[in-house]
Amino acid sequence: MKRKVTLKQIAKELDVSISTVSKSLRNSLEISEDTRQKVQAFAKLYNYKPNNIALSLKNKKTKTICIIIPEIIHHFFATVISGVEHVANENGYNVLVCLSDESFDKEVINMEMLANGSIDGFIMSLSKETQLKKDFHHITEVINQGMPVVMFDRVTNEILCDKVIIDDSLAAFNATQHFIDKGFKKIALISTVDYVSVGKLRTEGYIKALKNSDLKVDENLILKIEDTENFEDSIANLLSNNEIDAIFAVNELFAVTAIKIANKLGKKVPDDISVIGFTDGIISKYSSPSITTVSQNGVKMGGKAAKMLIERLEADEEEEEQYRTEVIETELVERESTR
Amino acid sequence: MKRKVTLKQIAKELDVSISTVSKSLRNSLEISEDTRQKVQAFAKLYNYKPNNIALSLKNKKTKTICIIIPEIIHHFFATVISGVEHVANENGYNVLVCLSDESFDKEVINMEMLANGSIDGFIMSLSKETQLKKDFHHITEVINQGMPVVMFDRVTNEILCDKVIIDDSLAAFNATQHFIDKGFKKIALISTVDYVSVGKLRTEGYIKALKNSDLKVDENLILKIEDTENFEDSIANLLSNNEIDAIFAVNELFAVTAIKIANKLGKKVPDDISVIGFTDGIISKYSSPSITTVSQNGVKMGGKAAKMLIERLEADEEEEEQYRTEVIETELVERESTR
DNA sequence: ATCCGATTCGAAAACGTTTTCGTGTTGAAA
DNA sequence: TTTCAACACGAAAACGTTTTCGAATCGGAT
Repeated sequence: MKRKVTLKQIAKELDVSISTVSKSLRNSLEISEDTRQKVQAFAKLYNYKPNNIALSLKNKKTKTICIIIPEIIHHFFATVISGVEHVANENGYNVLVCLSDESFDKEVINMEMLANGSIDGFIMSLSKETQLKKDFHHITEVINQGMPVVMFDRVTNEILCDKVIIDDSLAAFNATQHFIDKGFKKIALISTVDYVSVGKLRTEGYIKALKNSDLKVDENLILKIEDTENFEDSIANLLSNNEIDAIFAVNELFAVTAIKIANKLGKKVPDDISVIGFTDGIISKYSSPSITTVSQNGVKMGGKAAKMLIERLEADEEEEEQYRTEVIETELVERESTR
Repeated sequence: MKRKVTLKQIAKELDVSISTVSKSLRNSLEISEDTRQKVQAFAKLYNYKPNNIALSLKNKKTKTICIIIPEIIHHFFATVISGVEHVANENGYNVLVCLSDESFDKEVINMEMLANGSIDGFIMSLSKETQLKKDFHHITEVINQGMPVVMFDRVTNEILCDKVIIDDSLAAFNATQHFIDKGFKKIALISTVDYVSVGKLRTEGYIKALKNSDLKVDENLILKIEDTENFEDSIANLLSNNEIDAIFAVNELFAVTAIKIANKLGKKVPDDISVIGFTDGIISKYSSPSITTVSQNGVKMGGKAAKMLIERLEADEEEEEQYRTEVIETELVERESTR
C-alpha cells in the first residue's frame, strides 16, 4: 500500500524546495526546463495528484454543490439529481446529496452542517414540514453568509434567491382545459393539502379552468389528501360518485391509485373515466393503461438549477445582484388513460 | 452579509491567542473558567462554527463517503442511496453521489478525481461497460492507496474488498421453482446479455431450477436482451410462442413490457400467462395487474454497505484485514401477475 | 527571601497547497 | 574588474484548525 505522495515528499526526494516542485508541475517559466522535466517525470512516476482538501482550503472553494431534497425515492427528484449531476460534472463540480425526509429539523441540520466551508452552494426543494412551518431562517442565514442558494419546484416567496419552477397553476389549468375541450362535465380533482405549495397551485389552476369555462366548482369533486392519510379509502369514496367522468390528479401516485380503484369499482379507464396525472414518471409510462400526464422535466429543471448556481458561483463577486426565476415548460403527454 | 468568523478573528477581538480560543471552545481545563466563558459567549454571539475543510485537512478525514452508481433514475439505485444516506447521516457522514452513466470512463474519472483526499471511502456498483471490459485498475489503485471500497449488487470477484450482494442465482432459482411448483411447464426467461453480472447469475439460477426438476432447458424460451436493443420487438417475438405459460423477467422493465405485449397479443395475465419480475420497485407495485416480484431490498443493501464502510473507516487502522461479503435476503412478493 | 508546584496562556508546528517576494548565481556589457 | 539584468530557485505567508510544549505568573511553603 503506497500512500498518496505530496509536494513535500517530492521536494525532499529531488532535493529541491516545495515551491520549485509546485511551480514545475504548473509549468512555470520561472523554473528551468531541466528541473521542470525532472520534477514532472518524478511526479508522474509516483502518480502525484494535488490534494483537493488543501486546495479547497487555500482557494476557499470546494467545487462541490449540495442538493437537498425531501425524498430520493421520488422519481421526479431522482431525475432532478440526474440533471444537476450532469451539469455539475461538466463544470468540474461534485454533488453532495442530502435528504430532508420531509423534516424541517433534518433540513436545518444539513444546511448548518454544510454551510461551514464544506460546499460552495445549495440547490434545494423545501420539505413539507418547512412549508408548513413557514420557517426559513436557516436559508436566510446561509444566504446572508454569502453562499448562493437555488430553489426548485417547492419554493417560497419569502426567500429571495434564484429559483427554477414550473408554472404549476398554468399546467393544471391546461390539463383541466383539455378535459373541458373534450366535453367532460364532471371533472374531479385529487390534490394534496394546501400547504404543499405545488398542490395549492395546481388546485388553483384547476379551479381557474373551470371558472373560465363557466363550470361549477363542486367541492364534492375535490379531494385534498393529507400526507399521513391512507388515501385509498378517500379516493374510493370520491369515486363512489358515479357522475364523475374525468379525474385530474396532482401526482402519479394519486393517478394510478385512482385508476386501480376505478377498476375495482367496475369503471373502465378511459372508457368510463378519463384520468390525467402530474409528473411524467415511471408509473405513468408503464402502468396499463399508461397514463396521460403533465410532464415536468426533472432533468431539465435540475440542469437549469445547477447552471444558475454555478454561474453565480463563478460570477465576478457580487456583480449581478439580480435574482432570477426560471420557468420550465410543461407539456401534456397523451397516453391511454384519456380518450 | 456577514462572512464566517474564524478563530483568528475571535482571538484578535478578545486580545488572546488563537490557541486560547480553540481550547476555550473545546472546554479545555487548561484555560481559566473566566476566559472560557468569555470566549464561548463571544463565539456564540458571532455564530462561530469551525471550518470543515480546515478540519479535514488537519485530521485527514473528510467525513464524506462517495457512492458511484450507474444510473440514478433506476428506482433500485435510488433506494440504495436512501439507505446509504441514512446510515451515513446517523454516523455523521455526508454522501457524495456520482453517476457513471454505465460508462467506464466516467467511473474512472470520478474515482480518480475523488481519491485525492476529497472523501474517505467509496461505495459502488459497477457500470455495464466496466463489467464488459473487465478493467478494474482504477479500483485496485484506490484500494492500494489505503482507501476502503465497498461494492454492492454489481460486483466482481477480481477485486478483493467488502461486498454487499443478493444471491441472484438463488433468488432466480426460487422464482423459477415457484413456477414449477405451481405446475407451469413452459417457463420463459427474459434476461440481459451475460456480461451484466446479475443477469448472468439470474440466468444460471433459472437454468439450475429447470434442470433440478428434470425440465428441458429450451433455448427458444430464453431471451437475452442487449443494452441498446429495442427490446419490445424481441419480446413480442418470444411471446409469439403460444406454448409459454410463465415468464420470469430479470427486471421490472422487462416484466411490465412483457405483460403489455402479452395483452396486445390477446393473452391475459395471469390467466393465460403468469409473470414474475425482479426488483421490487414502483412499476411492479403500481402497474395493473401488479407484478409478482423478487424483492431486492435496496434500502437495506445501501444501509449495510454504508455500515461496512464506516466500520472500516473507524477501525483501529488496518486492524481487521478480513474482507466480508454480506448477502441480503430476497423474498418473493406475490401479487396479481401470477396465479 | 527562596523555591516549587499549580495555573494559565502563547508560540509554533502540522495538514498540503499556491504565490509573492527576495536572493544568489551567472553571463555579458561597460 | 565592476555592474546589472536575466535566470533559477527558496523562504515564508496564507488558508483555519488542533495540539504539544514551553514559559510566565502567582501563591504558598520553607
